[in-house]
Amino acid sequence: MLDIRFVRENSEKVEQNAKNKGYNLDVAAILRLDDSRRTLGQQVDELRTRRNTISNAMKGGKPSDELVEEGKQLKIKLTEIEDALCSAEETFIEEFKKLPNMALDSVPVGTTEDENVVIKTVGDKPEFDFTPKSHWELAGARDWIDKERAAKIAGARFAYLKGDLVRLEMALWQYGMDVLGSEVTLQKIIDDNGLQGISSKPFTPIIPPAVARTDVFQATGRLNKEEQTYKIEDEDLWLNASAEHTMAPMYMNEILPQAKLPIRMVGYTTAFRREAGTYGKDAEGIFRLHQFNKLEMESFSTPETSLSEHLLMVAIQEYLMTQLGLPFQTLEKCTADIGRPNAKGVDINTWLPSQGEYRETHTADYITDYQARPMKTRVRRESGEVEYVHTNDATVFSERPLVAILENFQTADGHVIVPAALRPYMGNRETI
RNA sequence: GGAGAGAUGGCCGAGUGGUUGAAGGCGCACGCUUGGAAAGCGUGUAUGGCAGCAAUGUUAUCGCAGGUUCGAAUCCUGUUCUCUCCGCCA
Repeated sequence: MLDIRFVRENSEKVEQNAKNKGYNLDVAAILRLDDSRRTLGQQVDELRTRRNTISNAMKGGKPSDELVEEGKQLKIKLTEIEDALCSAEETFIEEFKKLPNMALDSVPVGTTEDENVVIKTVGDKPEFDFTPKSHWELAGARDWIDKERAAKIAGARFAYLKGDLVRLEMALWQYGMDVLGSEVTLQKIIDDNGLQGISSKPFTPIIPPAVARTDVFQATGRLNKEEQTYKIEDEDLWLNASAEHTMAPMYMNEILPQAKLPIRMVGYTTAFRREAGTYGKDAEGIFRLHQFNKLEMESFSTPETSLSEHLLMVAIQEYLMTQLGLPFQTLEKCTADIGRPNAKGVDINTWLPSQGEYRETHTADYITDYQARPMKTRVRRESGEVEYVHTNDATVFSERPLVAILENFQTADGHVIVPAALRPYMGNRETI
């Protein structure tokens, strides 16, 4: 959610920003809803003041008939206006929540993801002296992926991962946790990326719940019943589609002391996505499944450090991919692609030989206070003032980098060279 | 899953219908006292909305939602969570 006061004072900017993100919203209409709810609120306050006055006047016992009678009349009127206020509030919030977060001025304006801007290209695309296989051909030959039997059990877009592919995946989690848990490595990443001054506090490993209640999920702004989120029948619970969804609301309704910030977490969870509307797309292999595992960064910070926090997350992603030796591009996402809660967003796309293009493997979200406001996660500054924290999240690894490793590091005989960074977690094997 | 008990401010804890946003204590902040400290004393110490430049005023909040009442932290209903016992179980 935006700050209503900001919207009142910047209605044109807000409307233009929404337009840039692809939303057609009538901000003036939303402000009229705001006005009517405020007017009703003031009326309710006045009636309640009178009610309290009457109530206090009768405190000593022996209630007078006249006052009781006035109280009765007051109650009828109050109920009526309170009901009106309640529905005005509901209508307002529903519309108000549609307003997307303000994009930073530096975010390129665009209407589709094709207008995302490549800001960095790292690593060389592999050259093969044989015909490279797609990851599903390769994995099929090695019996690493079984989607046929998974379909029998759970339907399309599920998979059994098997054998060394599972080992490789586990290595990825271990490696990611080790990097994010090392203050020395973080300091090096900070120094190498000109982020000096930012904290080198390590990320705390987290295994969060994989489900969240409706109201919690809504507060994070991530509940998307139409396309993405699975509901658990007979329960007020939804399956998370990322560890972020259950880490972000961790400090809901809390005021954190400034000294605790930044709070950095690296969460591991299985993610579930309905992927409605993507039928036919990426149907082969494990690039797009209903269920996959993921390691995710999340941080809570003060407003003045949150942008550095975001840049650190991107730098960490680039470090990890560079260490693995995968060719990738870093993209500054345009207004159409960053999403409603974001003020800025970065994707990392990794080269997939089978597709002949860079495909999204990572994303990093800079959300400012847009998520913290509905979650009521605040910070008490050293000065004593209370304000909303800023939240950031970013992918460490999903299963997609496995796809990239398989395709980029395959050998002519159908094996895969294990990236040196992962070998310590693979019994020092050089190939699988 | 069954039975019982409970949920009050940063913490402990009083409060079963009427100046209770909430006693008392702890903690914290400032001041006094002191050579300095401790102790002692005094003052202050929640969050959101609305109005206001501000001081401030007003309103809401005693797990959450609804109800009864002129008036609810207090009564009723539902719900969530915690604890104890039983059952089951990785």
